[in-house]
Amino acid sequence: MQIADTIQGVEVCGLAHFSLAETLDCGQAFRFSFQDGRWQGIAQGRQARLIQKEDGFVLEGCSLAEFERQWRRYFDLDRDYEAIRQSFLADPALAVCARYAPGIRILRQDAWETLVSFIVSQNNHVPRIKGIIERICTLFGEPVVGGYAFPTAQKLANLDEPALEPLRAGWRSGYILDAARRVADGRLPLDQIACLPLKEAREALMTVRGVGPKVAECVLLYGMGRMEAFPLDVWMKRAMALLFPGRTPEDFGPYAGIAQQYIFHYSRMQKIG
DNA sequence: CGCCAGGCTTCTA
DNA sequence: TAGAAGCATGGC
Repeated sequence: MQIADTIQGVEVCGLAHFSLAETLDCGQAFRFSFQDGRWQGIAQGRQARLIQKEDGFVLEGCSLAEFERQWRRYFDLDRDYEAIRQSFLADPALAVCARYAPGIRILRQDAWETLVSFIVSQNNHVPRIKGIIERICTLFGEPVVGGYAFPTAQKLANLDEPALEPLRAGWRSGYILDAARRVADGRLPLDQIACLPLKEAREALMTVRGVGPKVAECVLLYGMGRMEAFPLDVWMKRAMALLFPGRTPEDFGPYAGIAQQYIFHYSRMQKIG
């Protein structure tokens, strides 16, 4: 991987496979969109404008310092995805999925934002999930260049259900408030939970109302960098039954979560089941 | 215009 | 302890 500080911004190249489209639109993040030839979105209070290149991407208008401070970790650039992907090719069924969208990466998103996002995701369509999350930001987040940051837990913890009514989030509003209050008052220390053994971390997250096994697993994988986490939603359950009968998440090893993302994306695009 | 959505809680046997 | 209903809302 090479990193260059250019007039345009920071250019990252030399990546074996890296796809903004596959990474930003594979169901792990909800605040990025593609318009005018570039991906843009806001993460950790900063706007990113990204252009796909042959073997990497450009972060437009980004300084090297900001890249190092934030985006290098966000895009998980120091992990050797190609080596991990190659190891998946030994399994014929997994190879099909890993070859389908080889440019997928797991983003290392903010744990709090991920928690709320996947609470919102339950029994919901992606377009509506995106809409609710955007309303959370525009109504309660701080304005930043290019839009609004995701609001802090403290900010939401001071609200009540009537105040959340404009979100049109349905019964999930109560769940969001419970999560916010637990994070704000220290009952749910996300940065500490991120370091716990997987089982204990799951149990801690599931103390939040509306957080079950699936949402907890998504927070661990997308918001806590726990690559061994393996979310099982309806698509994954169908795919597992069909493509990997008898296999358990543990069978996929320490990077099971990355395998999961290949399988999930493949099964959604192919509409398995 | 119904159907159903990257589920979870609650209720029932 | 397993299985199903109910849940608020709105894309499609």
